[in-house]
Amino acid sequence: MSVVLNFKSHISELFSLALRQVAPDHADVAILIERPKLASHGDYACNLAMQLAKPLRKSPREIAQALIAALPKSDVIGKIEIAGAGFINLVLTEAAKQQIVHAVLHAGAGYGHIHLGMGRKLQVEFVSANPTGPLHVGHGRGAAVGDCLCNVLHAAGWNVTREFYYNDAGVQIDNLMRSVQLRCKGITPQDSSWPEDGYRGDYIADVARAYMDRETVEADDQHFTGEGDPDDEGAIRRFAVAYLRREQDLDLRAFNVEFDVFSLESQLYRDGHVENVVQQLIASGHTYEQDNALWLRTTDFGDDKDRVMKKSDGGYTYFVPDVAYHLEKWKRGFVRVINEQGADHHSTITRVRAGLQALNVGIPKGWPEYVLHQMVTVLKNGEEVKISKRAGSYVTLRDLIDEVGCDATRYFLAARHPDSQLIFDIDLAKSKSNDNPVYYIQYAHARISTVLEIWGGERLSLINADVSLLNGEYEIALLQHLIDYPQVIENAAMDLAPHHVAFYLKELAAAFHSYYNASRFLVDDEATKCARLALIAAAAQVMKNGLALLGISAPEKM
RNA sequence: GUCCCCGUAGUUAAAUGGAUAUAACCGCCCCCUCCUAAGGGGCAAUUACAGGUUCGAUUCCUGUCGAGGACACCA
Repeated sequence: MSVVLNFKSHISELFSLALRQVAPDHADVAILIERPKLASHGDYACNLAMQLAKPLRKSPREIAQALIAALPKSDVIGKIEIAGAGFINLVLTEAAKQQIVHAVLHAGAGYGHIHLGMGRKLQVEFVSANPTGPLHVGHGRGAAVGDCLCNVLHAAGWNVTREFYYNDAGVQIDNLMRSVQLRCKGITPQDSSWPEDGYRGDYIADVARAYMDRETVEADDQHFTGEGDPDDEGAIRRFAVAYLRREQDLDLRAFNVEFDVFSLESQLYRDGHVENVVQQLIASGHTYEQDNALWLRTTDFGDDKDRVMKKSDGGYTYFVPDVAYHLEKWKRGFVRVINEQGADHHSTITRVRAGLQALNVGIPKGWPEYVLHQMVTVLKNGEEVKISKRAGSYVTLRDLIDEVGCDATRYFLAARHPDSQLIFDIDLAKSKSNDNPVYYIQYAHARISTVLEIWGGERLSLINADVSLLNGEYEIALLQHLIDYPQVIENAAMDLAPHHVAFYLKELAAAFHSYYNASRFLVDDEATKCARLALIAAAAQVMKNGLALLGISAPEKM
């Protein structure tokens, strides 16, 4: 039997050939193969006949007959039926399903990797918090979603660059510098002279103390030694930025997130990219001067009003360096750029794209792409914990990781659709109970590890198992879940929705737990034992692969 | 007021335009002489409202209502 790794695309090809024969004039109709919800509708279903009914002016069932007759023979298909309004339902042979065990054990960590991206360059920019304080839960959601997305896109065959962009020179940084400087001079937020928009958190005092003690801080992308001079504003600014960048690096490391590239806004100015972009925009004819300011006519590109580029005080508004930054990304050769941000920044999308369009350098209209996550509220003891950076009342990402653990925190932040608002219930995430899907999934993996350990044989030898013995109800169900995995990667990559992986893993774990409860693996019959162990070893492999995409550990014991 | 996003069992959430909308939690009833009960098996319950497009709509379009967010020459 030929080995088929992706049944869906295999079947899709068969229908494509049949379509060309039955309706050559409509060969461009998109062929949709789906997994029916009901087992009685087979393993895969095709709705092609219904799509063709209108253009061909024939009944769907009649067309279905013709398509089935024209379908090339395939030894993976066991049964074909016409059902309902004109669905063509296909059932795979047991042998076709069983061979997935060999495929998974052969491919190992590589099982599920597909060639969607074909090695093309893609960048995901995420977190991108300014160095004005520790990371909070909102950044955590960005980190979890962004990092999982990167993992998924990598598995889908893209050459992924993880990037973190931050502003190290703007108004907020001045604010930070002033707050630290005041602390250096012994002034606290309780004093009446403390500025309204100053940062009030205790961590500002830590920065000030470290600066005065002439500490050296090393962040992933920079390091600096404190001067200890409370009047040297430049030194305070650089020290504070380096200090808080280091804090964020520690947060991210505790969260298992690493970046390939850090980009600084100040660098865009230093390299002249901002000035160049302004000149190019002026040359494009999409700008005008009014009220002592320079405006970009973003309404030419779908914005609801024009935006100021250069303020009357001579400074640029934030979106100008943003446009310059994205022009640089484009020049760096990224076929796709995906920005993962909080939904509160959604207004930047139109402006950045408008600026890039105005440059008229061949950048596609929908470039860059955006994944926006909605707000996170934190619940503890049934009460909402308010987040306010300036007031200093705060749930930091590190607090969460310390209290809940990295695995559960990542799971809860990444397992929901980014579009929906998220309530992070600390007590639920901490609970080691049925309510907690993280443990449910990890437990399945640990259970398999235990069985294989008791068996004591060499896992690789299971590749020789006689998988034709795997024909029980629970075994077939588990096989089907293993078959589905590459499709999950594809869907998650296409939708930019890593939560699909989390849901899939819950279902895979459920299929395993049911099997576990219904049967024994370490039976006397050698062939049966090996077949079953091969199946659960393959299941463990897929769990491990999927958990790795979420950045969650796959424990051997719990 | 304009823009973005959301509205699905009592609760928290799934569902590439497909067939009888899927899980978990809560509640009730069962299952450890067993490779981990952090498990399994059952019962009950859902698409905010009104139109439209479609052979077919939770999904797409329009409107209404409701929750959240964004609307600076802030980032």
